[in-house]
Amino acid sequence: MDDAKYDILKLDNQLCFPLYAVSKEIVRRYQPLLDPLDLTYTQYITMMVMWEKKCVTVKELGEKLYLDSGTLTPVLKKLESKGYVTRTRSKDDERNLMVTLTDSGEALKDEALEVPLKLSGCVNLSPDDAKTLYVLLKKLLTSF
Amino acid sequence: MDDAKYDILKLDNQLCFPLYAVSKEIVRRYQPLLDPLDLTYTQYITMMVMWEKKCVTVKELGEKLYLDSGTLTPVLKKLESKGYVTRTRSKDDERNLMVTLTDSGEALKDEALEVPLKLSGCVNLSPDDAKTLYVLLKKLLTSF
DNA sequence: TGCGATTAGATTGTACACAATTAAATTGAA
DNA sequence: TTCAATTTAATTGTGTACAATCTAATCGCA
Repeated sequence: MDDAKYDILKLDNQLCFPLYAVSKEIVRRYQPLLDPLDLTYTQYITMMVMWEKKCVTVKELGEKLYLDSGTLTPVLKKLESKGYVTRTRSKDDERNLMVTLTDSGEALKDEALEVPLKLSGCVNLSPDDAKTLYVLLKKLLTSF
Repeated sequence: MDDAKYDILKLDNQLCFPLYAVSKEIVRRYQPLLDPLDLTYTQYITMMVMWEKKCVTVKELGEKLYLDSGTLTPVLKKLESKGYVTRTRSKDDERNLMVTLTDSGEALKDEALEVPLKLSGCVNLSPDDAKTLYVLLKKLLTSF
């Protein structure tokens, strides 16, 4: 009798743990690809939104990235110091901080093109499996 | 012509981003369940290994948790200060730090039993989908 | 109109996470 | 045997994450 009731506490029986471990591992694999762009992973996903939107508030960024101002403020100050974005208060509503892509930030987009291509080499999943994984994760994400 | 070549840089087309976002969100949902145990998520998964193994080296912990000593050393010192584990050098090989579960740490196991049960209420996936997700993540994890 | 409630972002404090380096113990081949 | 290479943790430095709190701006209703 080896107390099977504790089985639910085994690392191997958790769904969240592989999620957490895989996520960290992939972020870790992004880093060498991002080094030439002088970006961390968090800065990179922030730039992805900027490349699409050109100009957004911190609130909008937070909603897209699932990050709060406590995380974004230092990230955006860093991106500003690198010259990739500017931070200015909105004239309409001084509470809103407008984050705007600079020319230098826009130029980075071309260099970034090879990042997803190179990364896919690090993820050993068939296209079908990748698709299934993507759909399940999206389903979870939108359920929050 | 809207430069479809940049589509691979859209947040919505990334596999890694939902992985990263879902992982963070679930860890965030663990926290209120772990507060009564005075554990963070990282401390919790560390305790999961301890509950199974009773005594392990930092190296073994790192391999199971995909964490290095830079992360584990402070976590283990914290768990030691809470009285859940002890840290002693191995007699055989002084390089190895033996992390050992205390009675107090063992006692915590019973309190922890309800954590996975309560958490499953936060994850809106059918058993089939959860199983599929688990298998895919495990496949990825073992491919690293 | 005035003021309490709300909102957006910044700040503070705690806790990871990881690369790079350091230090001590052990190993192993000349 | 000895000492260079390896191994294990700890340390240092940077960068997130997030809860809680704070501040300033705006909103909305009595």
